Amino acid sequence: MRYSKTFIPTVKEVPADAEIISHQLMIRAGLMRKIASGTYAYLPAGWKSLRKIMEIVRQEMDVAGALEVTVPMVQPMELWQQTGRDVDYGETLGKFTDRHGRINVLSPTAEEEITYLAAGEINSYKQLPVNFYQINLKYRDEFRPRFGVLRSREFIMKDAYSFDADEQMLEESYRKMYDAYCKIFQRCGVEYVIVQAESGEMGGSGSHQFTVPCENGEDVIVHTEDNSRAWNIEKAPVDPLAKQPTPDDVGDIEEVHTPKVGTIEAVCDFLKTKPRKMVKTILYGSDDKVIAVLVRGDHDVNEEKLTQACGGKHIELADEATVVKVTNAAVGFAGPVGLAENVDTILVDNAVAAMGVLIAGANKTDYHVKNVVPGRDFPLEGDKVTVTDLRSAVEGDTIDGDKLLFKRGIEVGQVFKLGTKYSKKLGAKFLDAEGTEKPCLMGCYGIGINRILASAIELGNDKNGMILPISIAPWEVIITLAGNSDEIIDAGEKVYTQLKDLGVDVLLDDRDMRPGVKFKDADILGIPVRVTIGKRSIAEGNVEVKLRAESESENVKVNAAAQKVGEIVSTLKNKLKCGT
RNA sequence: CGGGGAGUAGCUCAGCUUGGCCAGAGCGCUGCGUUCGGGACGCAGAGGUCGCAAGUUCAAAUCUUGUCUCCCCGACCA
Repeated sequence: MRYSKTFIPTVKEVPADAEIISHQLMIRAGLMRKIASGTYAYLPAGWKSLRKIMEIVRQEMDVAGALEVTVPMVQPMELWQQTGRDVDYGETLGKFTDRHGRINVLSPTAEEEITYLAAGEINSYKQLPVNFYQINLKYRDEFRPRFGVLRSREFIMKDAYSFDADEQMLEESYRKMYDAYCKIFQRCGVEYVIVQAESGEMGGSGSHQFTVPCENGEDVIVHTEDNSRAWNIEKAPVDPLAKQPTPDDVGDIEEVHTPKVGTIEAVCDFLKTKPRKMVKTILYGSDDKVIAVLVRGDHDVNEEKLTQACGGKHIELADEATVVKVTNAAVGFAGPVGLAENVDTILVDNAVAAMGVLIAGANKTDYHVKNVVPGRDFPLEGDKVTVTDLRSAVEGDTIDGDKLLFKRGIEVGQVFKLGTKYSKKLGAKFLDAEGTEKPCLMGCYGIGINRILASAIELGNDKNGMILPISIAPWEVIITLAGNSDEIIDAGEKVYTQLKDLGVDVLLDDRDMRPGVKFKDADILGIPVRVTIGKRSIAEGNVEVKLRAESESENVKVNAAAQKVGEIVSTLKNKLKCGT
């Protein structure tokens, strides 16, 4: 490709609305432009990069035996109603009504659609296992799109769906995708960690997340010091804390007047205490049952763990009326003392049970109680009471005695074992060898294509721009003509043609521009190898070869340049185990 | 959805407090010339109903109200 014939509008100014480096550079390097909040148009260089990523994904999916299909991105609402996910997704589901009054959904994912499709086609165990995938646009009406491409409303996703006859087969399908994902991220040149994840609204029994560690990530990864185990924050288990002794001189519970101080911070301020000395009582509802959850004042309820503790049932915060009814007090003054009579279940976090004495809401507006002793003043056992792990991990926590560490990351892929959630609801069944009808066991596997590019940029950049892995850079090599003499142009054309013949993806900067501009553009685009041809070296019959990631260049004879660059490209690719 | 901020030229922004002499700068763009190894320089140009709508006023980018959009923090979320 000749630079003069393509369209790469680089800009010097940092766009006003781009906050993080990947977003800024994707705009500045002319990869994309914003159309509206959370939607972006990709320009030639950006799209070329995305295509390379998609091709890697496609190759590895094919190798893993997945079959590429494509299903409509406009889906009938009925499918979502059948699985109940219209409710679970809520406002995030993009919808429109067509001229006949039918409600259509803009695909945020395609479990329903693919399962529906499979339900009509799969009849026999002889057809299993099978795994369908597609790579296309997805739409989610996010509350708050941000960080450029990292949380956008429209994005490109590779989504795969496996159908298996039994657990063992599912395990194998899952393993194949898991392994393929490792290869994909390796080939794309992004570092990643695999964390155990909760399956959230996808439903199902097991999940791993592929996360690129970087500061601007939205996800929090929790891992042990030796990195042998990692979880996302929703899943990370914590050891119970050591039981604190109850002071001998603790008196009976005592009401304290705390007018209009309903929040933990306000109460601490008022009573001159610390959140870790308090307990938060939070009421949840599930199927008309009221569940009280107790966590320490400085901890947060982990809704994933809570959902697990409730047997996987859908739970949500109780509304104000329920809180008032159950506690006989305004919101902000709920407490565990005497609460058991008014709620269906009390879930106590391990850390609360370990407290020696605590302060809590009094179930009386404008009052708190102190000198509350767990086990004495409210039950830690009984029919309604369960003590378990309900909170999110924090600094200082351990698991099995190992210290937990935290880092941020970008989720680029996730694999789930779905089980029969979708196949049962949508009728994806088959007859086994004995003639028994069974629902397919399913798995689903997603990769955020745009996020791979953004995270590669987050990981690879300097003050001059992007430093991209060769596998996903828009071009592998750029030839910069620093001058316009015939000698320079002829050498450039020669090396350009030879490189193309070698199968190298090369960009020839043939623009009538000053060299400085060309160098800046080559750098910001992050093209891994640059060949500079100018009067400085051409006089001796040399061109200069320089890696984007390094500062020194090497002189190579014009006649040997293509060969040499071809070798460098192969070496760089081999480092990513791309093969050639 | 709560809190905060911003909408003026293609981009980044100044002007607004104190209404008028106020449609501005830099970058980018067009033409000519000089340049040509790290975003050159000179000259000459093009380009904006100041987000939109009402209102106040002799007079509104500037004041008032409404509205839309965008960004940040939080909540929420594969």
